[in-house]
Amino acid sequence: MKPFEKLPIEKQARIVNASISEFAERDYETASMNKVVERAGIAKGSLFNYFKTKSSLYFHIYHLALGEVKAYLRKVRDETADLPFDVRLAKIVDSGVQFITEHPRLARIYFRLIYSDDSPNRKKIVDELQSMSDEYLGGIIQDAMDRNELDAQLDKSQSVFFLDAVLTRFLKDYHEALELGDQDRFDREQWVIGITKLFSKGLS
Amino acid sequence: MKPFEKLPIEKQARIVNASISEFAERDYETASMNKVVERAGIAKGSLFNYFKTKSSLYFHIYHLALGEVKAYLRKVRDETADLPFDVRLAKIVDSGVQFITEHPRLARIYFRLIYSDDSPNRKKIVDELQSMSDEYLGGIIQDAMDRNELDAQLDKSQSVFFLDAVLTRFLKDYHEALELGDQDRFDREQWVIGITKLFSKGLS
DNA sequence: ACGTAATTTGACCGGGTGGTCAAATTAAAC
DNA sequence: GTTTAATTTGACCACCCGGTCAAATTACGT
Repeated sequence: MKPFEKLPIEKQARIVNASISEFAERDYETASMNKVVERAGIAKGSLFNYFKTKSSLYFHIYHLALGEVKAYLRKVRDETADLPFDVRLAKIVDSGVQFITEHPRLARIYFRLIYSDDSPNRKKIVDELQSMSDEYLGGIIQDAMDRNELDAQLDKSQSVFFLDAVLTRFLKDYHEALELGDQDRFDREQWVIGITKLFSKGLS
Repeated sequence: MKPFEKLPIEKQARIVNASISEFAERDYETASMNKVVERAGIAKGSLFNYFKTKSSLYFHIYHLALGEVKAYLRKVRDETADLPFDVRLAKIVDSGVQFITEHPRLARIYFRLIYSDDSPNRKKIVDELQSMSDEYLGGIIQDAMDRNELDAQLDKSQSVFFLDAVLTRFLKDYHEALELGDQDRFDREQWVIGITKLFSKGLS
């Protein structure tokens, strides 16, 4: 049993919480183990006893974040399995907005990972996320094609790309606005309508 | 006259080149003035004589990059002013690909600036880039609406957002593939067709 | 050729980094 | 209660950072 897991839950939580804050506020290289220790109220030696290196602590936090994201995605996919494409799309956007609202720090870590390049093992992780997204959005597009809601001749991987590009960018901007307390400029409904319309009918 | 401008062009070029490489390879916080000095083959004191601070050197480089980007964008806009929407879109993509191919390091600095948050004055710069993009893509969409190539009832700012999201994401992925020597997996023509089709007809 | 001003240099500064480890503290075993 | 094992601690290490500045070098006016 790893030393960290033997700790009382309350202490584990304090450390995880401190780490999330630190990795959310600064990028990987700039995030400081000294500051984590300070935030968590433990000694430096202890932290390095629980996690041998900075990058192993980062992975612990990253996997927590990824687990949360996956849970959200799975939930919305399963709950909407029988609904039409546009409704599913809307629910996915809603789910993303909800995740960001409830876990802004995890969202920050997630976006940082995707968009920056200083996280350790970045390429491996991004590939992993990419194939996750391919499978997830690909499945939803396939469902829609099977139901003749989308053109059966579609280039599926390209469609996934477009969907991913628009959804991710929307959520990133929403998240950024949230951090500035400016999220009111996003009329959620208006955006959901716009996004579904773009993918169903284009701009013409 | 600023000291840096008095330098022989060759020396200026060496310093600029070293700085571009350093800021392309590492993000702002991690980029090292010591390494710039080393790459450029000058003494540390000299560099700080030319640029009082790290951030002022960064701005010098950033403005160079931005100037190049703007020149490319202006060129393609003016050259395609009379062409239909889909052709313009294709040319813009081409131009972006060309820029990335010819200036991969500047492209890296540009993407880093957009997607990371440790550059000094990041918010101001991103706002500036945002309104540049709004004006640029907004103009192109407006032209297309005036010619009845796009729906006159379109929410323009939303359409700009979608266009920007897809184009930027495509170019970012292309750039990343280029750095891995993997750009052959992008069939440029296939992507240009896919993108224009998405925006003209959607996925159905 | 000389004196002065401008430029260049790199040792040096305070501060922060990830990581270590002997010593102190706490928990467990008997 | 005593001994042993596990955990916690923070001073300490080597290294790197952005930035400074007195001294050395170069350039220039006369």
